[in-house]
Formats: sequence, structure tokens, C-alpha cells
Amino acid sequence: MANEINNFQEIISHCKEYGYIFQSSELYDGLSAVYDYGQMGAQLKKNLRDEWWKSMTQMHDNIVGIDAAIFMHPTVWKASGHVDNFSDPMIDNKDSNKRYRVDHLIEAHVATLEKEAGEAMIAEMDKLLAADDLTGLKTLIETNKIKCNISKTCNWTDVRQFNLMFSTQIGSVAEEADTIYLRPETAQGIFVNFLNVQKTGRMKIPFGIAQTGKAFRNEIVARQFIFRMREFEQMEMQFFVRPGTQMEWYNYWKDARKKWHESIGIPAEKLRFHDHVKLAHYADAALDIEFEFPFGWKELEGIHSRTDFDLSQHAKYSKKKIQYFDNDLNAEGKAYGNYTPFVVETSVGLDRLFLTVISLAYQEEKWTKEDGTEDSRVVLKIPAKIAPTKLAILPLLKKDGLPEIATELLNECKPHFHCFYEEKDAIGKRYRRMDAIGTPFCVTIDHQTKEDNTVTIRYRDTMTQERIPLSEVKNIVAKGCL
RNA sequence: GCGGAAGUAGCUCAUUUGGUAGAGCGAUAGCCUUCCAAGCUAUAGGUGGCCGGUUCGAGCCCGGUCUUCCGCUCCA
Repeated sequence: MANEINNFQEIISHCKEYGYIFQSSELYDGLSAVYDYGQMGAQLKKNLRDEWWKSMTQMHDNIVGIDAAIFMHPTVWKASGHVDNFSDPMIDNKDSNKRYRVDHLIEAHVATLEKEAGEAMIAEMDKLLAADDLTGLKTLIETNKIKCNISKTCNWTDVRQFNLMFSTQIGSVAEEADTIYLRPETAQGIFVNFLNVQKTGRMKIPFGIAQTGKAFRNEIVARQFIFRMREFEQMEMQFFVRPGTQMEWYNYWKDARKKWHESIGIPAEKLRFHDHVKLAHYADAALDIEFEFPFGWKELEGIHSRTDFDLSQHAKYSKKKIQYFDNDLNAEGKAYGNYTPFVVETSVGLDRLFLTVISLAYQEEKWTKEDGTEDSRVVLKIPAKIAPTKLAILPLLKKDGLPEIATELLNECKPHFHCFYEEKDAIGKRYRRMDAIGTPFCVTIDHQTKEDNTVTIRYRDTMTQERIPLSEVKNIVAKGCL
């Protein structure tokens, strides 16, 4: 385990050293739990996003993609339950340093009381919670001598409100402005556009709406590199189904999503399902697809059966009918008619997927050369199809007309995939540099190329090389990246 | 948020009771080189995380702060 943590440190260092990930605002000492993607990282992230987008929209006739704004009407977050559930008064015990949600603390105490006294206290608490009376809540805790379970003392801090949503104002004059939130999840942008997409796209149930985009959560503690950030990117697909068929689709997406992760090179044994025991207020079934990160098994993607909760809530708050008319016939030969569709959600953290790919790819290799000396390299074995740079074109020498041939090849290839050109330094050093950034293919132009139009292609993962026709380079690399 | 540890060049580290910072690797430019970090030459990079205090003098001592890591805590 200690080894794995060290390895995680090395992955983080490597990400910085080779332009994958930088800490945000590093010039100013950084901003906690916020990271920037560098020149390599941005490309890898884009490739992952593109793969997902393609698998969802292009590969499914009944899934379309949208791009909703980060800002949304404030009522959206009341309807979704985020205003109520994403904001909890918390209190810390100064002796044990244990933090409690105020309502949980009081409810636990109430469980020890007589029924009548308990109900009175709950009523009092609800009143204070509704009024956002934090001082009153503290008084309630202190006058009833509610103790911490660990320290058995009543030495409490003030009650503080932790709102997990970031807020800002629309409009330039603060007093006149409405408080709006930066979305804590992208899903709501899909739900509020359900009717727009269904009608304009003439979508028939079952169908899905996919979206990628930033979401924001003001985590109390955000750590573990890019695993938990305050600003992060989600890739979500909400699949709308006929009520009663949700479990069927839930199981379908559960398998489909796991297979997708395997298709981008994540080994099956590094993935597992974790069923939620305690379900969120909107769900009738939920599970995580977990990956074995360097710091343990953690959620990579969530599959949730969200029932009709979201659409119903938005219908209620907007006072608009959000329904679907289903002309298909049921067992009795009648149309299913009007109903509020049920939703099965798949939601991947793109940053977590990035971390998954990088932690699998990072490898340190050591071996003994033929002359008996030790050699080593650090290599990112990123699957070719998502690697940021696909091909490095390397003239063996920067003279004798070799750069000219190489440049010609570069011009032929670069409309088709991302290439890197380098004529500096010894060939071995250039190979090592390409290993470090994860370029799967290197092609070297040498003097023999001038005689018979062949080049050496060198494979990153095996370090083996072979002679291929110059004219075949583009096709071979393109095929290798499928 | 609490407790512990750390922060010196892009990276890994030196500077061992306080006397205005060095190396290796890397980078850049050139020379030389026919396939896995070769060699030679030159160059660039640090107001020692930041702010303040003690001192004739602080990378080193003290306080604060920011960031990171570890353990708790939190994660609808």
C-alpha cells in the first residue's frame, strides 16, 4: 500500500512535468482543489470526451446530445432538491473534533427521549431550520445538554451553514440581482430541456439525452489530486423510459457502461459494481462503477434509476405539464397514452476517468541491456485510440535530406491525426521523451528511406521496431488508433 | 474543518550551531553522430512559497498565511 501511495505521488509529478496537469494559479501559490489541464492533458481529456460522445450519440440512434448553460433559473435547484439537501447546518465538538450535521445530532438525541418531549424538540428544530436560525439551533443543543458521542462533552462550536453550491449574482448591481447558482450537476440541464428535445427531435421513448460539461461543488474537503475537485466535468446521459421498464434499462446501462470502460482499455478486474444501500431521495435503484485507484476502490461512474422524480418536480415548480404521449400498444391493444417518463441516468466524472487512464498507463520499466548495463524508462501506455499524440516523426539526422522527407510525411499525416515532429538530439532520447508523454508510434526516417522508401516504425509498449513502406505509415497508424 | 509533516532551479536534492545559494538530471543553441536517455562546447533558470518579527546579518530562529501530502471528518 505504501508503495502504491508513492506511485501515486510519482503519477502526480509526472503529470506536471510532462504538461498533463498543473495546479490552478500555481504562480500565485495555487488554489486548493482546482487544477488546470496542460497541453497534453487537454488533448487526452478531449479524446476521452469525444470517445464518450461518439459512443452515446453517434452509436445510438435514439440518443442525442445537448449543451446546456451552467447558469440556470434559481427555481431549478429548488425543484431538484439541491437547495434543501445540498445545504446543511453543521456543528463541531471542540474536544473530539467530530463534526455533525445539526439535524442528525438532534435526531439522535431525540431517540433517547420520551415520545412527547421528542416530538416537541423535533418541531422546535424544524422551525429553527426553516428560519435558518443558526444561533437558535446552537441554543437548542446547549440548553438540552446534547453531548458528543465521542468526547461526551457539550463543548460545541457555533453552528455553521455549509452550502455545497457556489452562488453568484446575475446583473451588475448586487442589490437588484438575483442569486444564482453554478450548477452542482449537469443533469438538470437535460431535464428542463426534455420537452424541447423530445418535440423538436421527434424523439420516441425510449430515448436518451447526453451532455458533457462543468459542474461545481463547494466541497468542505476536496483532495486526492483531480479525484475530488471543486470544479469538475461530468459526462451524463439521461435515458427516458416507460414507467415500469426502468429496471430493465438500469441493468442494460449497467452492463453497457462497464463494457465501454473496458473498450478504452480499463481491465475488467480493475472495475466493479457497488450497489447503493442507502438511496438518495430521487432514486429507486443506484450503483457505482468503481475503479481501483492508487488510493483504493472509488466511484468512477454512477448509474441511477431516478424514477419520474425530476420531471415531476419540474412540472410541479414550473406549473407546466411535462409528459409524453406513447402511441405504442400495450398487451391489451391500447395505447400507453400520457405519462411522465422514468429516467435511468449514467454519469461519469471525466476528470476521474482521466485519472483512471493515467494511473493505469503510468509505468516504470527496468531491464538489462545486451552489454549487461541497466536501463530504464518511464512510459505512459495510454491506449492509442485516446493518446494525445499518435505519431512522432523523427529524422535520424537533421541533414542529408532526411528532414525534408520527414516534413513531407508530417504534412501527409497531420490532417488525419495528431503528430509530433522532432529532429533534435539522439534518437534514443527522442524515443524516451515520446514514451514519457505516451506517444504510441514513432517513425524514423534514415538513409535507407532515400533508397527504398521504407521507414522504421517503433512501438511504444514493446519497444520493438520494424521496417514498413513510407507510403503505408498513415494507414498503419490510423488503423492502430481505432 | 481538526491533528501531524513538508515547501530551496522544470525534476531529485545539497548548503550539518544564523554570515546575502550549489550539484546531477532536464531545458535551450551549436558541433559530432546510421536506431533506444552517448560525447563536446556554450547559455538560460532561484528577492530560498508569501508576509511580518528577532538580529549588525535569516534559506536556517519566531509568528502568521498559502499550498501540498498523511490521518480523521465530509461527500444530496
